[in-house]
Amino acid sequence: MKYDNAIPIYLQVIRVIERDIVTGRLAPGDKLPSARDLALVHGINPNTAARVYRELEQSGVCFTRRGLGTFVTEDEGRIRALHEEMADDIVSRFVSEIMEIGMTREETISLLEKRIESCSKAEN
Amino acid sequence: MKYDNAIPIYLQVIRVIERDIVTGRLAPGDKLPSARDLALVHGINPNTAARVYRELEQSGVCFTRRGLGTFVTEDEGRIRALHEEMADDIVSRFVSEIMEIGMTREETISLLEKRIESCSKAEN
Amino acid sequence: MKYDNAIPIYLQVIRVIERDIVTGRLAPGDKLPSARDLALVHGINPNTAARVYRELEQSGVCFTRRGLGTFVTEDEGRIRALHEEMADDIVSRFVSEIMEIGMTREETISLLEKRIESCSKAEN
Amino acid sequence: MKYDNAIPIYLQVIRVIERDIVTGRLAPGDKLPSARDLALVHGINPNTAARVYRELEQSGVCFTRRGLGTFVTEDEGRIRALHEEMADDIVSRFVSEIMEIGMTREETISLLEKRIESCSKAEN
DNA sequence: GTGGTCTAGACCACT
DNA sequence: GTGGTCTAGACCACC
Repeated sequence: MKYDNAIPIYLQVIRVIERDIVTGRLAPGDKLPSARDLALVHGINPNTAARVYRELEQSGVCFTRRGLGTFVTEDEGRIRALHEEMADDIVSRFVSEIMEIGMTREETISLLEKRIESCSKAEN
Repeated sequence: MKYDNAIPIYLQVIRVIERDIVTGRLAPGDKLPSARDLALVHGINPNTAARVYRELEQSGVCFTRRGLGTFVTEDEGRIRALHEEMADDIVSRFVSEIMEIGMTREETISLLEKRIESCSKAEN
Repeated sequence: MKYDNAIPIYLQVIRVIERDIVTGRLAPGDKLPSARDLALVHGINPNTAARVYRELEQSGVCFTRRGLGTFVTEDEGRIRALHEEMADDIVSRFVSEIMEIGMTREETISLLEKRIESCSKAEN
Repeated sequence: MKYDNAIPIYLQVIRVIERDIVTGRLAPGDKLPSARDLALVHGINPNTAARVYRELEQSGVCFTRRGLGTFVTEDEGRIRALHEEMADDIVSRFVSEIMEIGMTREETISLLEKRIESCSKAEN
């Protein structure tokens, strides 16, 4: 059994940015903060911030213009795909956890609908 | 940014045992391994193992007999309640994650049903 | 014959703190000494002191803020409930002891009132 | 803070015998088991059993005839006094505990009467 | 500084 | 053998 399950900071920051893109808080082509600002905002090391952008660029979610900065991709298909990847991840994790404790499909759906309803009400 | 996602070992072990109880791999009244054996099996310290059983007892999931060992509760209502707690936890985490990326209720249900179906097929 | 009447240190310390809360010497929201200080004051191991606070938190009598310390609960209902629990414990122990030596209800009440009176006078 | 509050075995056994005398389960003049039998019954050391009788004799509750055994005192006044001592002990401990947590006389009496009632019912 | 967690090893009572 | 308790000392994240 291992104790150190900590998720690396750079992955956490990547998720935050991807979430902002996927929900539209960041639009295609939007400029992202400089690596240095990103480091300040999240209280992380500038090297870590740079790594965040490097990985985001590698997966096609962002692109970089030397001397200008880093931007959200303008490829809306890529963004839709990203949305789908994230949804799939969440759903597949959920399904494996819920089946692990022996819930039937009907119980799961019913419980889920109750939950969504109460959340929706809480927002109003 | 928080860097404290590590889940304590004793909680991880508690979850494993609770899962085994909830799925019936451990029946009401079953004897659990001695604290020392639990420590060996999971490669943890006997003290940590003792803590696992102490917490499980405090939450009414197990009970203890000095000199005899630790056993799964015989209160089946408590086990049903445990099942419900675990399901609620999983579902609520799922809902908050899925809403965070802006999925509607319909999209979620549809994606979910597809996933469950493919999992069910995989089992057959 | 049992030779195990020893009350664990951590329970003794818990009682002292609970008594101070119930009598108002510790008010809701008051900060308790740090686990390390508690250990020094009572001449116990820091780990034992930590256990005291862990148990007090688990029973809802205290709450804990990482890096800040441990505090008396602000839920006055919980404190009233604690008072009641302690009173019930004392009374039930008393009743079983007094019935064990074959005292009638009237004898008990009469003896008790005499005693309370003399105590009250002693206080004035 | 000290951990070892264990009550010595010989005192525990003394209490048991005194209780039996005071409730009439042992009548004045009754023969008590031999020290050796007492040791067997309670699972204690014969020396400890001997000490029990030594102390009971010293306080006038029992008397010993060489070669015959140990007997309950025939002095009924001593037995009544013993009863009173035990009642006083229990009551005084109770009063100090109950005042320590700030209970008024009325609360105490009321709680007590409820308790005695429910105990009496339980016996019927 | 605070609490949270873990390891290592000891002694005890009870079965 | 079992669990229950305690000590001693370590490292970590958080404020």
